[in-house]
Amino acid sequence: MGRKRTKSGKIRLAEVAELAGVSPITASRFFRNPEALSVAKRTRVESAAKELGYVPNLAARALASQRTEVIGVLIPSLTNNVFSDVLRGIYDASEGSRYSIQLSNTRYSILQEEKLLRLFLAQKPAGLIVTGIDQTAESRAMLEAADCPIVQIMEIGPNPVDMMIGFSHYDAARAAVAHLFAQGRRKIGFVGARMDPRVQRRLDGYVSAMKDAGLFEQRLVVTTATPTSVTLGGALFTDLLAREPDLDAVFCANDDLALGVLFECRRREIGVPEQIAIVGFNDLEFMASAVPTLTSVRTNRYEMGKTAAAMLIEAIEGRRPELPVLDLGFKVIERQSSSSRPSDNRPAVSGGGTANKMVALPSSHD
Amino acid sequence: MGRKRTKSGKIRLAEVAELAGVSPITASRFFRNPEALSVAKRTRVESAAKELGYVPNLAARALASQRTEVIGVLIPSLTNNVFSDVLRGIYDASEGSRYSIQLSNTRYSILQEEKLLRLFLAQKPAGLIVTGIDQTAESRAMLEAADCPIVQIMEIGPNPVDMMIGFSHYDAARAAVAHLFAQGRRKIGFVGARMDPRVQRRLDGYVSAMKDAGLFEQRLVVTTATPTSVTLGGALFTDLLAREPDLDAVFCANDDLALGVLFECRRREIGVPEQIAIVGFNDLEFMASAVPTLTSVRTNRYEMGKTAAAMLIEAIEGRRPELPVLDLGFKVIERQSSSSRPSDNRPAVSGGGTANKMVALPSSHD
DNA sequence: GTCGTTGCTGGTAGCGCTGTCAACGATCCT
DNA sequence: AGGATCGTTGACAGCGCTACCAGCAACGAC
Repeated sequence: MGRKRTKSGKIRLAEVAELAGVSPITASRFFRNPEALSVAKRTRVESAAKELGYVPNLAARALASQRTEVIGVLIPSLTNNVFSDVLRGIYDASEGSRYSIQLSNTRYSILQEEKLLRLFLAQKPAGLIVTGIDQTAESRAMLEAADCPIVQIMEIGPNPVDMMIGFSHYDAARAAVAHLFAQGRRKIGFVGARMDPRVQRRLDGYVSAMKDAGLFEQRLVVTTATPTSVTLGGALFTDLLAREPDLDAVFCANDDLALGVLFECRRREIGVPEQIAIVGFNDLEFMASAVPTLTSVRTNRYEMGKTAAAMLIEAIEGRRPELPVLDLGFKVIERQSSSSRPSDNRPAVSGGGTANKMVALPSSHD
Repeated sequence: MGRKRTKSGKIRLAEVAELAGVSPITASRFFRNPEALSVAKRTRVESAAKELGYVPNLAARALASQRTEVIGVLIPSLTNNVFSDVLRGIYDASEGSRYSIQLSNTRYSILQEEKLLRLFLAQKPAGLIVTGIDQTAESRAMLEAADCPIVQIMEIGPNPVDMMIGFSHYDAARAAVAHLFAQGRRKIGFVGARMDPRVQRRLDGYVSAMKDAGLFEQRLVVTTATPTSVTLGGALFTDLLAREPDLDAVFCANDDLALGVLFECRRREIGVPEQIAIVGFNDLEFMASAVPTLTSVRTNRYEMGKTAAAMLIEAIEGRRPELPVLDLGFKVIERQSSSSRPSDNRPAVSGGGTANKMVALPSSHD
């Protein structure tokens, strides 16, 4: 435990500097801004660091520089497949950068989000990624006062706190319903679970499209606050069918529900799409291999996460993006479950259905 | 920018101490070990901290105390549902504790794992959770030299580095095959993807069970290094069927593959379970609502993550668990897809199938 | 040739907190 | 009653790094 000069075998910046024959501060600069060093010293420090196996002490760095290299990420759920894709994108983009990801789960509670936000902000993160646009007033104020870049993900809307990347759930839902109209469906039910703000906006989109066509009826909508699941999809569909036996299509707020509806149809020997068409949301992998293959609205989740983190890192380093709001769009992927030609076997994804479209919308949907 | 004594409005421990009328070190102790303070000072510091809205500076704390309050978690995949359940458990257990989770993705590469481990260890984490028991020799050495508690999760095996929590994939696979034997199946195929060490051990279990029954044939095994997916399940099953048209059952290394096999059967109009029985692995939520419902091997993923983190935190705080190795077991959940009585509609989970069992095994499976 | 400019380097002084150890009063024991 | 013990408190000295600013050489402009 001889701790006077050499310390307990630990390699500090001072050791690297000594070996390289420079001052500690110069060695420090090598890691912070190598361009500022002369080439000679740069290589000397570099090889000294490598030789000693130097690893910087992040705590000391954070303390001295008064900022951390942590990107805080607030998402509402770890279970939801949708977020695991987004997260993967975020982690991929952060890899190789100096920033590390600090993840927290709001459990779909904006109060919990506010609490976590306060916690995060106190640690002076380098940047923040938050989900959605529905924060408490308090959260909103904290975000606006934060002196770090912030990206809101998952959806776009007016008044971004800083940057924003996502798509319009409202428009996506309208497009899904329009697709069903194009297939000649009229009595289109809506099945939704959890009813977080984004699902709510999908419902809003559905309602508006139905109203536009003069086909909206309240009893066509079945929702619950319960977390989503395949089983729940079957249960909600059962309810829906009891209310409206003449149903000819179901728009599901996500793919798990859609799969549940498909299984329930099979259980009841209801023909899909002959009797009932099914459209899901997110286009998870299994949708393309279900029997029949399931139509869904594709969203670019991985790309969203990756781009969000990349934008954030750029902004942290002072290179703000030209466009603070990015609309990643969506695409209705028409498959057998909603085809008007039931026996149609053409490739699902690239099928040129009339409703296939990739839109790039303005930030708000009015 | 007046930074001489009061600093830029920041609340430091010194401010709290001053307001409370104690020395900074006493205030510090309040957060570290409140029991050591007299009740009077404790309440004084507490109210002072609350009044000022004091938030400790973690960087300073880490620097001064030479340790962090970070739990490092190394998992091989963020996409896999299995890990999202485990992660949820880990995050749930860490919530409310002083520890924060630092997650890294090894992408199923033990070299990447080694690299990340080195990175983590350099930051002196409070504890570490690593996936599986197959580390490089170098990683193993680092783990053993680490001066923090470590939990290996997902499976159990001999020679734990420190603590270990999981179950025997080998035994679980044997149980699944035994269940199929009990249903009168003989030509049982194996379908596996990714073939990480745990899937490999499931294969080993399958092979040994088949050999024990004198039924093993190499052509019954179809595997690929490709990441798993529902679609892949269908494709691998197609291969399997081409090699062995008389197949009467398929044991899938995971549930996604099983779902793919189910869809493929439907596509080919193969009766499940009349012609072919299907058994999956993990018992994801959708297995119970598929048509027919799908038999699977239930694993306690959420509990595994939660217990792992809880054990780790206990160990960090000096309370080592009585048993360093915890076997969470598994359970074959018999459902319609593997029933010998195809039209059987009894509840899937609690069905008293002969192969239903919850085992608690010794740490290794020899 | 002198002056200012630029580019690079180093010294000083903390960042906010906690480990160590000494000091203090109160309680306990003989 | 005196000393030992315990529980509680505070002073001091950094933890390893970087912000700030000064210094110095090399260079170009006049």
